[in-house]
Amino acid sequence: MGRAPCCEKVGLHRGPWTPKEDALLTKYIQAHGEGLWKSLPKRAGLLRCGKSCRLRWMNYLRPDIKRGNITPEEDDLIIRMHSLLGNRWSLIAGRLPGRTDNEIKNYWNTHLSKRVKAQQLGPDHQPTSKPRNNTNKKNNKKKKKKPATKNNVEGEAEKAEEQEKKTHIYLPKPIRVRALPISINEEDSKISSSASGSSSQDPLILQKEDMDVMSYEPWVENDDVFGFFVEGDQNIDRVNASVSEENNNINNSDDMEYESLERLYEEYLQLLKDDNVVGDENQGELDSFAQSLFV
DNA sequence: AACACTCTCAACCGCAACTGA
DNA sequence: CTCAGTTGCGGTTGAGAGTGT
Repeated sequence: MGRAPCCEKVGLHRGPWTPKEDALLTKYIQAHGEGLWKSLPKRAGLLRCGKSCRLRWMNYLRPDIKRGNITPEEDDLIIRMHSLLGNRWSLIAGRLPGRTDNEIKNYWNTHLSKRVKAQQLGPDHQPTSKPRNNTNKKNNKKKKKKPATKNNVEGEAEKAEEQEKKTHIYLPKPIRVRALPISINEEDSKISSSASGSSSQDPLILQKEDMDVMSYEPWVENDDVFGFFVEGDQNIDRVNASVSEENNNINNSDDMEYESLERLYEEYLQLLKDDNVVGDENQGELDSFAQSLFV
């Protein structure tokens, strides 16, 4: 699958993994642990590149991975996190235990993005794609799928651009982020707090008015706070709309970004104090969570 | 049954960030 | 500080499964 192999990978296996390869990789990692991906294939006896091994392990073989059956709670959290964070799949995945960034990305692209766009276009709008089990296909026949020629790729890009103008979902520049579960115990809280101190890149561009429409409820599993639920009916639209406005004013200078980050965090803390939505016993955990978002 | 078409998701790529010498 | 090697991320692709005609 995917693209043509690059020259350095000639001679290596590509495409779907066989059960034998899976077994080799799993056995090796169980015995020696993760890491050193570059040299891992050789040591594990696999004819794969290290990148491929890492991907297979991270997205499929890891024992703690949940597959399929995205719950409504997860569904909702993905949408809300995405409205706040954009396409930072690894960060979103970090708040969904057992889910991988790849799975969330795929789920978003195939299910949620359509739903969110439809919501933003109003209740009368019909999604362009229909569920598979839709039987009324006669009147909704699509053109035959063509190979991605340059022209139709450009055409699609134009359509996408146009659509993007309508929907105005702010997609921040991707950055590398660390997705740390926030533990309730003190040791982990210290880690989260100290980690936040060094971060100054790529703030979450968000304004007070965005925060005003939200209330927060921590999602706790096994003593770890994995995320928060945001209450309110119209939140997604309002958040997207105002974030989009902010997007128009983005200044790329580091100072502006840093100030925006600081402002957001201050406002976030203030909101939590003012709103009293969350009990005091959870305040510390939520603080850590907010800080960890900027790690 | 055969074909046409859509949808899903595993796997790929390029590139940015990180790390250590 | 620089540079090379490694790791991790988000975007993209296309095979295969599913569904309709």
